[in-house]
Amino acid sequence: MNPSVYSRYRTAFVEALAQALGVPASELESQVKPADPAHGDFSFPTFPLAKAQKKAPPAIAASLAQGIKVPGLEVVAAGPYVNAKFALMPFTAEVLDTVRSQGARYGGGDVGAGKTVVMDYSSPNIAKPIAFHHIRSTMIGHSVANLHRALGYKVEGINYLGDWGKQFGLVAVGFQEYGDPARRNDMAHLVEVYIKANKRAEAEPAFDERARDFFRRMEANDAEALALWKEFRETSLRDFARIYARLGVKFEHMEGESFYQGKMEPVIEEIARKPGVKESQGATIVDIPYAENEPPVLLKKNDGSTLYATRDLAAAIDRYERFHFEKSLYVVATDQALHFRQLFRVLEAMGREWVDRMVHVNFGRVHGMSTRKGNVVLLTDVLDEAKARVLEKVQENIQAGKMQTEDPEALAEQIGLGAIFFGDLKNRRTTDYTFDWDEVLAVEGHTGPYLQYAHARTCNVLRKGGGVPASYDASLLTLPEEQAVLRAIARLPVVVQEAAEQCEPSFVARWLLDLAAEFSRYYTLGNQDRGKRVLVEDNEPVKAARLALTDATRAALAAGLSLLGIATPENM
RNA sequence: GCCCCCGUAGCUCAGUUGGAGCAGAGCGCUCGGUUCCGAACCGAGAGGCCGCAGGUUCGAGUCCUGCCGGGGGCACCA
Repeated sequence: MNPSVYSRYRTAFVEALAQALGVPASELESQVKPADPAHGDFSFPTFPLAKAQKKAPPAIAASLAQGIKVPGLEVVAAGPYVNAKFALMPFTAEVLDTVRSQGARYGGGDVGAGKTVVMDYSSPNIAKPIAFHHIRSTMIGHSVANLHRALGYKVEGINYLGDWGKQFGLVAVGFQEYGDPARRNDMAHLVEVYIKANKRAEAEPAFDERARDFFRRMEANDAEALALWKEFRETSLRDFARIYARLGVKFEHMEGESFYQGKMEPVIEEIARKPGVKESQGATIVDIPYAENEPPVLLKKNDGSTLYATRDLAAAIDRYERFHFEKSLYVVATDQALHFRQLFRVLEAMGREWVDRMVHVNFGRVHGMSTRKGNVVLLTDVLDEAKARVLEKVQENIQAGKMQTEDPEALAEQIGLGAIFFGDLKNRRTTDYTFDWDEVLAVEGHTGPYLQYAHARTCNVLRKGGGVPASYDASLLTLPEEQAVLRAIARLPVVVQEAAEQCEPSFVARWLLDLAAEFSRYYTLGNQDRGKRVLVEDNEPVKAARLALTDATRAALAAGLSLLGIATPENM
């Protein structure tokens, strides 16, 4: 795939500057910045050259600008800066052609072709409810996976279920105490049991010991314990499947921690030969001598059973051997930063040089919720509430004759989920937030529905305008507002690449807001001035060009929303 | 005690390879825009010494140091 229109011009400008200055282009690559729109599209500050050339920056800029000619760019000096601006043509035609030919794939690329990225995301614990905060790992992971796929990577998404460990012992012994055998396949009941058992274990060491003992039996292949585990696990998975279907999230692999049962000994034996591994208070630990001020890593408890660090170690090695990944991403809350630092250090100590391909894609907490205290807000409840609130508005609009839909419920679901997904992805992933119903369910202002609405508007205009004519003259798109929309569209490929590199869906979210805002501004011009409408009367050539711009906006919005996992209804 | 993160408008947040978008957006508040491409929209206004104090630099919200304030993590949970 060719580089994007935007980056092609940028590269041409950088190379022209480099040639004029007689330096390698790589030296200037980071110096060329986006410009103030009033001045152009790219800017090059000449301050750093002042000392060497012993000239004032404005003088340098003036002489430099004179010697630079790049087809399709207008290069001018403005004070100490050399600015470059897209000429109306061929830029306008190139952007529209590119979007038109790539359609839903617009924004993607091929830098990941032939490469595999392994992703560990969502990863809920079985026999625990899917609470609202689980949306974070699930949707950030889903979006980061989409971003990588768009760039040609093969993504191996793994839902690393928490299906092994002491917490399962808690459910099991809790069920012996509080469980109703008739409801053994009822997820809600298992959750109640878990909450009770967890509370009791905190207050009563003997009860906690029973839970630990149950888990030890599981690791010892006790048939009875494993049968119960398997049954409860199936119940959880059935429950999870429903919610993933609703979220539109799929995984290449549903393999949990239990997958590594019986596969840890070789790893433990290998690392046992490394320095720092020893017995301490009955447990097996690795006390890495090269990690400063950090606690040792526990590989085995004093009763011989394993811990999650042991399983993560085995999993990391297994995943490399299976997939030979270019990157291995762990979309896990920032609380576990120490765990991953330790995990990576142990792998490094074991001589796995590929450890530098592993990244903890951390994210901030959702405050105001706690599984242990039992006052958890369930994800399905939030989704239901969002849908219910949106449905009212949908019904209103239908009655007012503003829109039509065959299935108001399905539409409300798409919009409600759009609001929630966007709310979770719009900010930098490391930002914490506090759960608040009104904030999570907000649908006005720059929210998910705002973007969906902008998209629906483009669809509506195209419908009324009869679609994009086979040919049009792009040079007729001379309004500043039209050019602003076009420039926003042109940036998507750059944004996608950056978002994938940094595992930041928020970059795409912010870009969507920019594009939707530019389009909305442009669209609203038509309220006052009929001559500025897309469907302008008595001027077929201009109308054709504007329909092409509207269609490109539609495609770009749809591409961006899809990357975030947000639906794109054509009517709302 | 040790380690990590954060402090930008009343609220929630962008601004993270230092460069004229670095002072912004949404919400809330005041005002205005629809007989006509759908107002889940658009425009205008009020509102911030970018936690504080130093430093580096031609240039700092952005980098460094200290202080203050908030959050998270730290051996048999994950």
